[in-house]
Amino acid sequence: MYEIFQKYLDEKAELTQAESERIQSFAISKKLRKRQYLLQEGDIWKYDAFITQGCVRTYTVDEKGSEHVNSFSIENWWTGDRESLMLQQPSRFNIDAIEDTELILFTHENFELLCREIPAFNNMVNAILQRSFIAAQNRIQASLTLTAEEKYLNFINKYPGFASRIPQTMIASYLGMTPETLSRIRKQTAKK
Amino acid sequence: MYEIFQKYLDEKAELTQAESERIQSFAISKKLRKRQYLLQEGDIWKYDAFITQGCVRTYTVDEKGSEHVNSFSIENWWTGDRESLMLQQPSRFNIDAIEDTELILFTHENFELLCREIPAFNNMVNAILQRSFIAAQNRIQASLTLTAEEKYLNFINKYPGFASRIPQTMIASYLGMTPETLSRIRKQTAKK
DNA sequence: GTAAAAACTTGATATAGATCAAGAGTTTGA
DNA sequence: TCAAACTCTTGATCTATATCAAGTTTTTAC
Repeated sequence: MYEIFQKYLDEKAELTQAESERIQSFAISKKLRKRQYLLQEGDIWKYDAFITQGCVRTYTVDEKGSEHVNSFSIENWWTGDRESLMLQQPSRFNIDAIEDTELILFTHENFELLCREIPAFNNMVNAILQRSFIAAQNRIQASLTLTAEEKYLNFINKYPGFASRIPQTMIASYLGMTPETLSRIRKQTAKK
Repeated sequence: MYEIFQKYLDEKAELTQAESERIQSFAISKKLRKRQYLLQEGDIWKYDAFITQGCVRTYTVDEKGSEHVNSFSIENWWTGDRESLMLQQPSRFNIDAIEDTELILFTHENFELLCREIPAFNNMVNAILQRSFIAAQNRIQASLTLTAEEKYLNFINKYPGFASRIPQTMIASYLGMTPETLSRIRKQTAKK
């Protein structure tokens, strides 16, 4: 399980043997069964979390009890609530497992220590953050400019493979539409 | 004009005199008249840009010719297209001045050099990126969960002062609604 | 293996917000 | 300083998507 993270590190950063071992020394393994929570609304998030296997979703629940999916994260991605982590305030989000999931956690103190100690690690982390920001910008742009159908086509184009492992209800929520609308769109586009 | 940026730096990072001077040595001043472009779609963005005075908007134009405002940036904020900068690809965005505007530019090579040379500067830049990412997440969340009226109230609450200096048409576009809808919302909420 | 729960589909109807249109204010620049 | 060009408002109508409802299929858990 740790090998998956090690492989990711080797691809993304040039690390010495000693640095790799230093990183591994702080890694905490965690397993989640399907539907199990990684974070619940109101808790303060304290980790940097990397997924080695499986899939989680980050979502909020509004006053009416409806869920709004903010993001999906699968193996080789990071997850967590950066706002709660950075400001040390109770999270507005829930994160739970869509499939049985395996993660590597670092407490944020340890993670920051690694960033300070290992420049290559720090650079990697910054590059990831840049890409996350760009992805968020693109999502905003899509939500402003695309129709429901275009949003769906854009999604399956950008994240092929997701559609088959994530329930449609959740994808609909992520795209900002109802499950019924997504169902109808899928029927239409299948025809073409 | 540079003093505004210097003050910003002093607040956000602990810099030695020498470091401050090093940063200043790379700064390029730029003025934009209202409606003048900082970046046009198709160009590759090559700077890190800080606004010392004024206001710019970042937007796309779709096939029908409609503009979609992605963001506003005012004095003491940064602007630019991070995707174009990072991937060195033609930008999908336009950036132009809503008011006469003054900026400090750094070519990205110089900016990266400063990040490498000055750890405190690098940390500041990362902190800004983190905050930008959190803001983007919050905007996505708002677009998924709020009604048109709630989006507007959320906007004026979060950015008081913006409403008075930015034309309503542009605010409507930023919020993902038509100017007519925003006009009606303003009329309604004024009553209450 | 099977009953209960969850996920998906389909149809009928409702609605928030878009579009179209036209008039009133406001800003801009020669 | 005044005409042209924006910007905002208001009304009438339209439409994409939501909501409600009921049936079917798939998954889950004992």
